[in-house]
Amino acid sequence: MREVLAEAAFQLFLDRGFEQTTVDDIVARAGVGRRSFFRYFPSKEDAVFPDHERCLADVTAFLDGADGGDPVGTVCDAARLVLRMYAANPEFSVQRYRLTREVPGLRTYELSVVRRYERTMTGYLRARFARERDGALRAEVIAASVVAAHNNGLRSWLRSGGEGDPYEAVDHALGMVRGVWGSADERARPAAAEEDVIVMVAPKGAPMWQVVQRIESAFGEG
Amino acid sequence: MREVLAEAAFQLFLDRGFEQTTVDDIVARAGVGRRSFFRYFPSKEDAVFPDHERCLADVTAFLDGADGGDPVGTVCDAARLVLRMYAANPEFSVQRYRLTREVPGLRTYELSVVRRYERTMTGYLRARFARERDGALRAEVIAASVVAAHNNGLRSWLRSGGEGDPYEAVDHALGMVRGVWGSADERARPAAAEEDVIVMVAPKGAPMWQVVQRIESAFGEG
DNA sequence: TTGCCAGAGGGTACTGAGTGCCATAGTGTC
DNA sequence: GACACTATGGCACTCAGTACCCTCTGGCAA
Repeated sequence: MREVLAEAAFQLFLDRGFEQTTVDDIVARAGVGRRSFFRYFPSKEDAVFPDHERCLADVTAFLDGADGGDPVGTVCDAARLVLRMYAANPEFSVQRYRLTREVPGLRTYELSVVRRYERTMTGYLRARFARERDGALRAEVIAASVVAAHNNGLRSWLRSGGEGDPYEAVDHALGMVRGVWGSADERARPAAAEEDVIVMVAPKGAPMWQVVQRIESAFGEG
Repeated sequence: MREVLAEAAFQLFLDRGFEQTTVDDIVARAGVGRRSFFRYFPSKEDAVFPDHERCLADVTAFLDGADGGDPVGTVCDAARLVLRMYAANPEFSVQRYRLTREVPGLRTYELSVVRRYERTMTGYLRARFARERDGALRAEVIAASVVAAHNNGLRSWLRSGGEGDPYEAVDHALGMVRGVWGSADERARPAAAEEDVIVMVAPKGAPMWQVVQRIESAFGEG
């Protein structure tokens, strides 16, 4: 029933637009009563994002059961879980993206959905950083960065029409965040001794992000 | 008239709650016609954030007229502009914060407002990073980081009831973002020669953010 | 003065989202 | 057959938001 409603709603939204479609139109097309629509979707907007509720539960469960590895890497993996949902239905995701771009109400609604993912990640990171200086601040900034990076990669894939590998762009974007905020532990593949040191030389006027990139590649080379 | 309406609305929202207050209640209290309310506020939610429109214009103007200094520092200054608006009316800001916390609809609306600031910053940064590798990605991640840091500092001040200096917490939070993403140019006060080099030594397992902090302090000592 | 215009505000009626309440049909149990 | 329990439909209502038209006011020109 949820599926029937979501399908009917989405088709109508594509045909005549979101605002031009009333809930009565949707239930008429689905052949059900008006009251049933609101039983399955608390609002008209929800019918556009029928799978986020489950995905959010997945992300929450994933973070609840995560082990003690690099916190930033873990959150990036959680973001990949979201990407997986988009990648599971490329056509649908692309159409929804185009629809959402054009309807302010849907953009706002999507924002609130994304925010829930972000808050889940923030909660996880805050717990992991509980004992560290500025832990809560770092948790929020990192979660926001991960979400922004994920969305950047995701959108570039969606804009391309859902062709190719979505993980490529997203992993690249997340890699930048991990490089800046993640611990080095996970990145040095050949288990490096704790006492290894690295020496970096850079011109003093160099932008900090470039310095970080150099450090990252130095770490990577081992 | 805008002020009269906003004042009446806010008082009612505080008294009986946002959802329990109808637009008819507001216009009755303000002594004006119902139609007039929607002339000044496109939605009921807008009456809770009467000053953001102007503030957004300020931020946009500021970024449009910004000179060519450190882009991250410039965006942080833009964020301080937003903070200034909150700091101008501590009581109002604190009451609105508490109200917004409790009403999901207002939280969502606030998200969309914050997003507009973020997009303005992203646009500025994207232009500044246009010629650099991953410029658009960095622009989005940095803008998200700046907004997250600003909000972290702002909220801690609001939670404290608006006591003390709001800039303290926000500047500290923004400092973390500048430390990670900003160019070093602005930070090295005694104009450093371009050819100066800095050598950093750290255990290989050290978390990256700690490495960055060390670099930052090294830069700062000059 | 009269006629005209413009702009601010008020009033009315309408659409459509979302809710509460109750009725009804299907299903499994004792 | 009596009983619950759940899913669904139907009806009536509230209220945000919009379209349209009215009134009032002040100014300006002939």
